Amino acid sequence: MAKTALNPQNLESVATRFRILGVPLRLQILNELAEGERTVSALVEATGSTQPNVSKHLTTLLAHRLVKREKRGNSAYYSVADPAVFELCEIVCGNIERTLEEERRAFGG
Amino acid sequence: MAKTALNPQNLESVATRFRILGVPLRLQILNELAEGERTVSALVEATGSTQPNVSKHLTTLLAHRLVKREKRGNSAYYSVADPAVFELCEIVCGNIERTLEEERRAFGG
DNA sequence: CTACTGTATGAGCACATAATCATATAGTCA
DNA sequence: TGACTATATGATTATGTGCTCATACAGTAG
Repeated sequence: MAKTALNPQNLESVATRFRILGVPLRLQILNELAEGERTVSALVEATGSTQPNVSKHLTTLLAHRLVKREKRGNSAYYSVADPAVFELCEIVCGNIERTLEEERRAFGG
Repeated sequence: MAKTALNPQNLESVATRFRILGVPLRLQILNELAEGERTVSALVEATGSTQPNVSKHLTTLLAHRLVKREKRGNSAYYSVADPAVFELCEIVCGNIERTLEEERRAFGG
């Protein structure tokens, strides 16, 4: 399963997914959406970024199906499409933790 | 746990990890290393890329502790440092699968 | 209609980086 | 020593993209 997970056809798709997640602001947006659906303006305030910037990242996330959009009234409500992204983040965090731990051991911290 | 996984200090580190994995050739290299340790030349042949290019990506992967290096004789043997990366790939693949499935449903494929 | 709010989008800039080429370094063997 | 193999690295180019600004579009209220 793991061996065939990265066949050539998937390589590009998988890499693209990772690249989408490789932008701090996008992670911040997803992290905020983890609490529930949010409007663009709410995300602008939460992240401290600009409206066009947040909107563009949301467009990217939407295009790659990482979030869903629902227009109600004058606002656009975004929410996480597949909660599996948070598993990814947790694994990466654990990964980083182990790396730091290793460094502490190596340098006798 | 998941909520605090992406605190500001971690945001950049996590994003960086994802960015490292966001390059097809690097995924290809890691996928090859999943079978066991490999020399640079072996990876060059397996991936079809050039020696300097593979070497540089290995340097990047090494700098971020995703692989380990061991010099023996004239060669450098690389291996995966943290197998957790393959969990990531599997989750992403599952993610993509679900997305495709959804599209099939949506378009009545 | 106008005025206002919320969101999306096109143009331009700035920066990061993947790929290539040439070359340097390191190890082995004669 | 010199010749050969294996790997790493510096310079350069090319491309992608995150950010900002201005502006367009959409919805609501008066």
